[in-house]
Amino acid sequence: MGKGHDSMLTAAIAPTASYEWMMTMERRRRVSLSDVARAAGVSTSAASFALNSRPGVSDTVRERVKEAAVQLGYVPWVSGVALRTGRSGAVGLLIRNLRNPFFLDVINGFDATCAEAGLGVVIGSADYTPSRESELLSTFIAREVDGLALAPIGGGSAASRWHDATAKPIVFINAAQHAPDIDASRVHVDSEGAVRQAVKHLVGLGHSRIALVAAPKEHSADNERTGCFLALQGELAFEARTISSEMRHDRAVEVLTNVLEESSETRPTGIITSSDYLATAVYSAASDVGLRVGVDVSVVGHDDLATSRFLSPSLTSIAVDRYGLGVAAARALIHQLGGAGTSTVVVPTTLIARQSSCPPPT
Amino acid sequence: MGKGHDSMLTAAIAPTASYEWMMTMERRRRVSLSDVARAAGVSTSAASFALNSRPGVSDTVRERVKEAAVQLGYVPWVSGVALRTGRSGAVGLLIRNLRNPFFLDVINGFDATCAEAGLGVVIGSADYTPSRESELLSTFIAREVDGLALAPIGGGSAASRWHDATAKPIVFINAAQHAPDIDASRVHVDSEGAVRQAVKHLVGLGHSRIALVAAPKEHSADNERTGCFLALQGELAFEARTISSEMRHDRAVEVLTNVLEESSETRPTGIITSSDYLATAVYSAASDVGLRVGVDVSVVGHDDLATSRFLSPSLTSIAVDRYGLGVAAARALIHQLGGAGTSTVVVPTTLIARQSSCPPPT
DNA sequence: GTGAAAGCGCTAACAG
DNA sequence: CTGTTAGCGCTTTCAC
Repeated sequence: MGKGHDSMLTAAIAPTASYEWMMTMERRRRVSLSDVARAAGVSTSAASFALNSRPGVSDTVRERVKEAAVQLGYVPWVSGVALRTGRSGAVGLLIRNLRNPFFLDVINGFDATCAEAGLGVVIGSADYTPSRESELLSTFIAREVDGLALAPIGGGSAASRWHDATAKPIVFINAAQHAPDIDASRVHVDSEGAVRQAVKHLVGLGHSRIALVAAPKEHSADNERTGCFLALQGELAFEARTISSEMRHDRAVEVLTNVLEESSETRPTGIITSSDYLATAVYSAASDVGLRVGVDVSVVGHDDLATSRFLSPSLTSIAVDRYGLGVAAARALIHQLGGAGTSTVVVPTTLIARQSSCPPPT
Repeated sequence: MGKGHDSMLTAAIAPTASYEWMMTMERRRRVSLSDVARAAGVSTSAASFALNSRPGVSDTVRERVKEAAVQLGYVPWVSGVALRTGRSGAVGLLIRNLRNPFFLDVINGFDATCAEAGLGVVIGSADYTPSRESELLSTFIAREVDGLALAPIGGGSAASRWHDATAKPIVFINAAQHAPDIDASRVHVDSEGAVRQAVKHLVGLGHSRIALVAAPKEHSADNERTGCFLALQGELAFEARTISSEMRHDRAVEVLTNVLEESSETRPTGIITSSDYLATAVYSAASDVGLRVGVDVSVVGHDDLATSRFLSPSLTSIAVDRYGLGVAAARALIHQLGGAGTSTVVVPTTLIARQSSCPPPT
């Protein structure tokens, strides 16, 4: 589809690939169910029943069919099944972005768990763009993925569109408050607990001006973090301030440089980020304005990436089982596919104190 | 399929999902091509031709059909197309493992490029296990992905099976010498150049006993690296040694600890790893045996991860455009899908000297 | 307990 | 230029 000038339009209609290649390509003969049936000397329907372990075929036939299937190396052709049943045996994983190493482990856990269950994984990155998220959603629907794991950006439109169009299972990753009207499983880091741990740690060290770096509201589900952070002022003695920044490293450095350039009376002495990845942006910004992390300014990251303990200074961070998060998301989806209801999993966090956090300069 | 005792067998036959869920699930009515055709008042074939920008329909009809499609929010149902044409509009990405952050950027570039072309991405991690690789390959074939990007492990069996079964495009990622008999695109880091740069750097600093950490032969395509490394002895004055280690961080630390425990007369003074990720294993091992990286032992990593310059000591590393690698792989695949022949892209590397490499102790 | 047949959504050959 | 039709591989009634 879409050659030349009208490609934009057709893209809007059909966000599928637009090659006209290989029209001529020999199409390899594939081993079909009827081949298996013929080899076993039974009808296709009998073969189908046999392989799907359904009642209605004798044990001898069942045996013979299975043998033939193995012999021929038969693998059920997904498009046939999907067309007939509406099930593709794959699930979609729609992630906010693919730049933060955080998601690598999530993907890994998700993928491994799905693989174990025989489920394929179709992946997509919204890249923090709502339109991209929406587009990907369309392709996931069109591919008839059986379930969706969504780390959403923006409002709940993607989730409700998915729900309306498919009525299939969905699990939210790290979006506890997202689209509350939708019956979804929810798997997320205990971000409130994490913020509490970070603030307590810094207040315990003596800090009184603490800043939280958060993504702009429309880009993430950082609202809980921010809300909890501000609420903590009622409980602990410190002055809270939020720094709104895009998640891109270079942009974050700019914003943070501006903050750290303020006079030592107003600038925060402790900074809490939502990722270790962003924490290194504080390192860069501090270095740019001549401040020393772990001396002049304290930093608490989030994720405890493998390399964080080797940073200079080593980074105080909130550790979270990212792989486990991916596993939990996959499990929630698989349970729903098995007919169970939705569930919620909150993954706990642990603060790992290192050299980037210290008492504030006096 | 597969309930209870026979699930193993059916799994072998059909590595597809085995839920019997939602048999009862209402199947949402979907907007089909015939709906569009009806709305536009033409036949389905006319609608198909119109949307696929093929000759054989009048412009007015074409216009009317497209309008109707947009109106109804029509998205072509992939399984229908795939069943009919053998093309799914998706490509498979089969990666060695999902633990090394290296691949995150590769995935990112790959995904973004495919997305631009309207291609879906099905992902899978072989997790360094040949059987897993083979299994995933089966599901990719069964899903009729239109092309395969493969970072292979072990022999070329996966590649040749893909080729035999599908005759569809394939691109090798970081496996220059892999399966030379297969007509594949090849996209890879200039690993020989990288090894050369690393060795030259260390020799230039005065090192004479240099070790290269490489994966066991059957797990990776590190052969070129090793070969080139050993060959360099003819050209530069140094003693080469290879350390074979699994890629898992904890296992690597063990192996490296053993090496660094050797006496200062025999142990290498410079160590070259195949990833920054593994380089931190040297940091750990050195710390375990009381040696200082950047003083007692020099380390050169590979990948220049975002956090590497913040490591303590900052890590000398070979920078490589990982995102670009993913883009190149996707492009090679897309070109082949467009009917072009196979191609080879070698991604160059740059050595970034930092504090982890220094003159050897005297 | 078994087989024949319909039809999921789509495209491509063919007839009008 | 347009419409009818067959059939991709599979599951699932429905008759036997």
